Amino acid sequence: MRVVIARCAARYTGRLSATLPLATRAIMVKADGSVLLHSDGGSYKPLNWMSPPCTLRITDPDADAAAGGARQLWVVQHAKTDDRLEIEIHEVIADTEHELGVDPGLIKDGVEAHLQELLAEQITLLGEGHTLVRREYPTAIGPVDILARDSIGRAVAVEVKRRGDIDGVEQLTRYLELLNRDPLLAPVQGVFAAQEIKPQARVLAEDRGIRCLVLDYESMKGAEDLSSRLF
Amino acid sequence: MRVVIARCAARYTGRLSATLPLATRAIMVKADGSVLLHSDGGSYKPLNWMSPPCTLRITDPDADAAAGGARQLWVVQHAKTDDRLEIEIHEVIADTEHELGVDPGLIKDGVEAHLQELLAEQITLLGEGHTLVRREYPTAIGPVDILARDSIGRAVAVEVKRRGDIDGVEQLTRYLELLNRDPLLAPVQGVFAAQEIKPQARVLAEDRGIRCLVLDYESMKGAEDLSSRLF
DNA sequence: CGTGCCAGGTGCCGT
DNA sequence: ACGGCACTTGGCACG
Repeated sequence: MRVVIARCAARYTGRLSATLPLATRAIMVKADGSVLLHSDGGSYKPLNWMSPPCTLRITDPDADAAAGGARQLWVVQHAKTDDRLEIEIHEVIADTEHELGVDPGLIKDGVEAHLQELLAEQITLLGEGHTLVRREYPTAIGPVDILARDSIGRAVAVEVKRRGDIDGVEQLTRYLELLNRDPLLAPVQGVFAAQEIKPQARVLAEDRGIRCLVLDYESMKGAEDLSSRLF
Repeated sequence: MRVVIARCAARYTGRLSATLPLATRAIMVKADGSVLLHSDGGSYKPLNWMSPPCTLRITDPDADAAAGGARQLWVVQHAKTDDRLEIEIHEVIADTEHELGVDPGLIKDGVEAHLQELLAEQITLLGEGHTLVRREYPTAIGPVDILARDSIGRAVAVEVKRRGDIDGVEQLTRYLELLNRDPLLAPVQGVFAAQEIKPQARVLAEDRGIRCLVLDYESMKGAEDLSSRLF
């Protein structure tokens, strides 16, 4: 990985066009050729960047750019699209390179998959007497997170989300439409289950007869710990 | 901005939990206290990070960590939430700091806002005799990009996208449903306008009686330049 | 300040 | 390769 601190200007063309006036920034060049142009604030997102696969070519600036103070021109060209990032280097303040090696990668915990797993285990959170049919129940347009039956055997389709947004309600609506075409399942009740349900999503869901269920991840995790301690 | 190359391990807790085994990585500490932990590949997204506002506190590792080889413990704590990033530094390979100053920021061109603006100006692209009612026409569930009237006064709701995907069709469908409840507007015709419309989105749109309109950004921009030259 | 929507989204996993 | 979908999504603009 190469890190260059430089006064530079940049221009990106591709899916959109963007220009970056002259200023001091950090340029990170990764082993795969990808380039990140960071300012000293904002978020983790660079001001400009080029994702792999791409190649970096360093040349002399043309006469105009040189007259404007440019010392180098970096052209980062994407290998498959016509996305291109051009960086005009006016002054190099620091330039270091280090071998990092392959990263073992991140291990995550607590995402939607876990929430779905917990709800499947604690299926009666849907209501007294509910039983699990299966997780990831397949339909023509993709799997429903959870299919269950209520206490008197009626089908219940559940969409699990960490954050319950309008998109999720649309998704569940599409599944319900398909599931309701199956005479062995219809009529299928919909449940929109999330740690947090946005008001507009709730309105839309209830307008469509979909029940909303707010999940408490911590207490569900506690219940799991408790039940595992019983064995 | 401080850039440290170090052999390190990390742990994030907050919205989820994630751990990162020991490896050599680049750590970027920005002026606002935010921290980015980059590997030598992937995209612009760091392996772990902490967004501002947050504070970095550097301490000695506890006895266990020290026995495991840790030399420093970096704790990055978010100011408002309980998000926290802990980095165990085992070996510092490089450590540099530079003053970058405030960045003048990025100038973008060609995003959806501009496309919407151009279409509002060139509203007859919807068809002969169309007139603009307003951009960002408000509804209970959010603003419709463009509301117009056709040559004989019928309402037309337009959803503008750079890339026309199924989501956009769903969005427009929701708006149409609401707008059609307004007797002053109904019946409202839907137009899905995008630089590129995915086949599946086109099928869905046309199935719902929504007209698809492919926009040529370059030619629309050219028309704008021409009209501005007339003044 | 919450709420919805766009993003050069990126990444992961399925057909 | 394309499509669907989650993401510590982040970021912005508007009520």
